[in-house]
Amino acid sequence: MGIRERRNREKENLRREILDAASELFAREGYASVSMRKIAERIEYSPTTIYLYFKDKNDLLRQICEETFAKLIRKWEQIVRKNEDPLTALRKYMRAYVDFGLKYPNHYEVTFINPIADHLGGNESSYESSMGKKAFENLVTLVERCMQAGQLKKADVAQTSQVIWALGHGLVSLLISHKDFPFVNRKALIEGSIDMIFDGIKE
Amino acid sequence: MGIRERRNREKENLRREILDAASELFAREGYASVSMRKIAERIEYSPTTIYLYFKDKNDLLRQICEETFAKLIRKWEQIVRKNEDPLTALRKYMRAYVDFGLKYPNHYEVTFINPIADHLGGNESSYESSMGKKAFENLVTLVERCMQAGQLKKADVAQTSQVIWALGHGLVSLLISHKDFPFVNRKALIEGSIDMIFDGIKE
Amino acid sequence: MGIRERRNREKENLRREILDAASELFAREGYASVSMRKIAERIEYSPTTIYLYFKDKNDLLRQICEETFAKLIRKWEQIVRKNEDPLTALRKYMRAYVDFGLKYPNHYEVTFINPIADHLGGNESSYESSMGKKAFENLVTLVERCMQAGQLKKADVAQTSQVIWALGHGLVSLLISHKDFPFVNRKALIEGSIDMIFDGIKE
Amino acid sequence: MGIRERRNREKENLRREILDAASELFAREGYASVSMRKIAERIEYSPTTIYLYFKDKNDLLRQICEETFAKLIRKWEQIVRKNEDPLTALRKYMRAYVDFGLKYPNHYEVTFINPIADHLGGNESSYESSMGKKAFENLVTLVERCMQAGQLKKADVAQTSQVIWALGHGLVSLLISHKDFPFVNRKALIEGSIDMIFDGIKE
DNA sequence: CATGAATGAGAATTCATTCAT
DNA sequence: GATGAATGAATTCTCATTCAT
Repeated sequence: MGIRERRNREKENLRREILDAASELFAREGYASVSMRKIAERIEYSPTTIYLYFKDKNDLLRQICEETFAKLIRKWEQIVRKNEDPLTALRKYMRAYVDFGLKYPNHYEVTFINPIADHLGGNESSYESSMGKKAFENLVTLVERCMQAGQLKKADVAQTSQVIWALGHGLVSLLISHKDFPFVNRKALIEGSIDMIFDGIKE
Repeated sequence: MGIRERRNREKENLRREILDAASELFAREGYASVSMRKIAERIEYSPTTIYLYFKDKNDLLRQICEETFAKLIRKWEQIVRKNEDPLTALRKYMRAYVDFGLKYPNHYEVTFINPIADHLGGNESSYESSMGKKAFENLVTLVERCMQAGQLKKADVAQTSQVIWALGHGLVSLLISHKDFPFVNRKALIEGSIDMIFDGIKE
Repeated sequence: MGIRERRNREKENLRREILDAASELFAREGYASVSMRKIAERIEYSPTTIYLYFKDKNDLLRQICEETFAKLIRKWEQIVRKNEDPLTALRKYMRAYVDFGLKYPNHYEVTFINPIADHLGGNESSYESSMGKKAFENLVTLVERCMQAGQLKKADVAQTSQVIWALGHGLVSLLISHKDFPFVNRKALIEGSIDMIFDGIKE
Repeated sequence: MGIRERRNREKENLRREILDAASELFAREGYASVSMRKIAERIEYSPTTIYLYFKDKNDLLRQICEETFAKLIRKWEQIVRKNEDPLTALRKYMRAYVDFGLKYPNHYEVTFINPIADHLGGNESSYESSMGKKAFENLVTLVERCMQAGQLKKADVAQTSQVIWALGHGLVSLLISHKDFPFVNRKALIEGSIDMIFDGIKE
């Protein structure tokens, strides 16, 4: 068993290396600009080897997206489990979303900024309608609870959720994509944004 | 074939046609997926012709980005010129930004979502810090005026401006990139977002 | 006009070169074993150039087959036009078929011996149901006339036609494919075969 | 996957399975289209395993061809042994040849239609002149006996034999290669052909 | 001003084959 | 005896670009 286990571990390691290399390259240069050759060069294996781990280039992309959503969902579920107060949970939700994007910028970019639904092979369950939607539904549920608890203004649940998402997404994607822009202190910006969406900016 | 059936419409401004076609293709399919051939087919000229107007593919891209910023700046300048009340102007600013992004999604994508500085050849990567910054400075100035007029809560000007930008950018980029997501009514979402950033979502 | 004509001639010449090289290689090594590169090397052009003349590899094959049938049909039509007596025409028909196959062995092999219907792109009018069938129908018509004239034994027209075709095809394909087999004198074999199918071999 | 669900049926004769799978694939898709991988998948073993039984792809092919000839020769020898009357035997010979081709179309194709001597590596191209010739010599001998018995018209023995072979080969190869052609009833066509070559088609 | 012809480089992918186990 | 991992070479085809006209 020892031998088989080691092999499995090695196999999984290489899979990881490929996924990481691919997501970084996809994020940095765009899906189309990245060739299997480039990925192979980066991991210092032959291009052929990649095909032992992934069906094709799309498969790589698909698995990156799935990973991303899975990670995010896991994070969110922890928060909900721990927090009794919906409003507190919602704040943490936003923070977690932004932190997540900043921690895994490549995954975020590939999955949220450049979804390229086309490339994901339409018929086989668009990621948007499976994991992605599931993730968003978590948010909607939480917003709903806040409203029912009288902690958020009564309004269209979906709309409020989408505004929250928009702000979170805006923060992450600006911070990721415009690296040379002179943003104010990152932490302050994020916390300030959360405060503002909750309390408004108007005097 | 398209080349022979070429339209008789006046082609006084072939450069324009090329820019428009390229801009749309760049944004829709990503930098790498777009070929000079495709651009040529779309405008119904030979690929060679493009090289009479643009040095190469990167040159095309650069000019597209510059145009985009110029358009947005012009729009914003109009608003400032017309509105006496800073807060009203700020609302219009946001609306204008979002409308601009939705009206020219291709330009927006190329310029704001995938700022392809990489592709522009290292030394000329300053477009981000010239035109882009200039555009943002307009916003900062306006936010400052609002604060001085006591219409916005006292806070870091840059930070507040960046939060506003983040929300605007989040809206545009989500609406543009996630076409199959079930967003609520677009107008309502935009107006609601502006209201919320001004007044907060908390009860 | 002189210039354009020359160009057209040159263009047509290269097309011919490609078709000839391709049909020879297809015949000798089989469709699948022949790469665009090999064809290109043989004509001493770059592989890319081939794509200026033919949509893809299948297009090459398709055009070779079409040429083949067209040539054969033209030959047969001449015979029918010239010969009053159906039976004489039928003999000449057979001879013409065999001569044709031996004169253009590559075309014959690609079209008749290894039709690879799959590669011809099923939906776009299988060659078998268009030109090919048309060619065979010519034969059927002639056989029918012979029977009506009492020159052939009464029998199923289609069946008799197919037997004739089978013999002709057998001769051509053996002679083409088994080059090192010690066949008797070619002319004698062909004439003898025609005599035998008409008169029988039995004492 | 197939590898793991491997059948429990006895694999005493893996070599046989490989030969059969290869023979079928070679013929159905052509030499070049067939990959060791495909063969391996079909027999549900790993590609590597094949190399334990055969030196390489060509070796596989060579053995397939040899087997085919051996089968046909065995069949013919049975016929000769059983039939006293040469003419009767000859008819059976033809029928046997055609039946053989139709029963093993894959083998027939590889061996008779596309004698891939090329692929066999120049110096060993003698298979055509060894097994093949031997098979044909059987036919010649029988034709000779028929003539000596006064059952066939006096004529060049080789030539008559070759005409017979041509018809047989034409039938088999047309029926095999042109699957979508509207042939008349197969049995009728074959019997009719044999009748016609013996009795002639002319009134 | 515009183009047709041509090409070298590179894309995704598949193949036969080897090697260590 | 059988296999999983890995690869170099080859496949079709597309692309940006140049050159002569």
